[in-house]
Amino acid sequence: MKHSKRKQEIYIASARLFRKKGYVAASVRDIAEQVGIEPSSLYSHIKSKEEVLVNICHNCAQLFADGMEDVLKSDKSVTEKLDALVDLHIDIAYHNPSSVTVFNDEWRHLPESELKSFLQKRKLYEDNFKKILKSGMDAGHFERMSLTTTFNIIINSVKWLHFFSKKIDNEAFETKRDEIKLFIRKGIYA
Amino acid sequence: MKHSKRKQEIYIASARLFRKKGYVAASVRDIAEQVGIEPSSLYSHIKSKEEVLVNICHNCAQLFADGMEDVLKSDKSVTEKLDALVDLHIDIAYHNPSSVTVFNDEWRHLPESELKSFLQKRKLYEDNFKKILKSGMDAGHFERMSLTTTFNIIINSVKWLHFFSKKIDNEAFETKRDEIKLFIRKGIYA
DNA sequence: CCTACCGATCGGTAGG
DNA sequence: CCTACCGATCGGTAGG
Repeated sequence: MKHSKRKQEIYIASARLFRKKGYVAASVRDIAEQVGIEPSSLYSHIKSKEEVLVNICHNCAQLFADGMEDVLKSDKSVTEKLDALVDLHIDIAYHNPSSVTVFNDEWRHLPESELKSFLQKRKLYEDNFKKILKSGMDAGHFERMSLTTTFNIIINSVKWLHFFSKKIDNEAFETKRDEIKLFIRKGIYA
Repeated sequence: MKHSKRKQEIYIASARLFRKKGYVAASVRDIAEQVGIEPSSLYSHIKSKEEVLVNICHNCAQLFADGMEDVLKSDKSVTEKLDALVDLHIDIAYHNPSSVTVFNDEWRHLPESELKSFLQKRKLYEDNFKKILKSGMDAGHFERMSLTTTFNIIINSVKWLHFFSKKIDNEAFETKRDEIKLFIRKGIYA
């Protein structure tokens, strides 16, 4: 079911439209038009517009959760772990520019029933990220400073890349990746 | 006219609601309820919901434009200029958390007639910022790297602060200011 | 500043 | 997957 071609098309078109116009302003009529069917026909594939938002946000959260799990399970050093997390953010932004924008900016329109578990997931990710930062500080590799500040600077240093992911080629993208990573390393290393 | 008490109340309530729910989801009925009048009474003070968005975005853009002008006119060194610009972003985020969020996230809902001049203003600001970065690189003070990357990292390193401006006291805020500025300096200085 | 109201658009359903 | 349609809500106006 989930992998029917139409359903995929609907999700891709929805993510793009949610990104472009915002969840509230993107109407089911917009989505249907993009897919090339009548608005009511959408409901053979989805239960509601809200359900689409929920799944986009959930899937994107899962990408981050899986990436974090890989990093935590690895035997990398703490500096390598930070590096891997920055790469994780960069890769997700590059390969899923639409869903990551929806994940970042439209989650507040999730229904209340989903909002709580969504925020819990975000919090878990943030806590794990901070643990890695703290162990790096404790080991003397990272400059000691507020974990909240450090965390927010790092993730926001990457949060503009998804605007460029369709405009630049792979080589230019890799240059940006290296520049971002160097900047963060210089900023955080003791 | 502009400074009538009611009009100010409407603008403050609108900025808060646009921030909290987004421009599209925040209805004129929501705004009226916050101000404590009937929805139709709003229109004695404003022409349209759109006009309110336009003015919020314009006023915030002006804060940045004025700050940039001060920096450009000053006889500061290039490192001091960068420092002053980071302070500018931090101060605006701290003192106008609602309007700066609207400015950042809701400008895409501006009417087409306003969108062009708005984007021109943003572009002008960005170009001036990059000029300062470039002169710092040319003088050997800053690490040479892509101006676009450097610009985006710097402004996004600050773009999370406005979420905290109502939660933390002045002392905690000044600590965060110093941490952010140190991080950016370390990242950019050659 | 209010009461009363309007046309447009919204997400979604019935029935085939 | 479509035609036909619905109740709710939207931004905004008329008139006082």
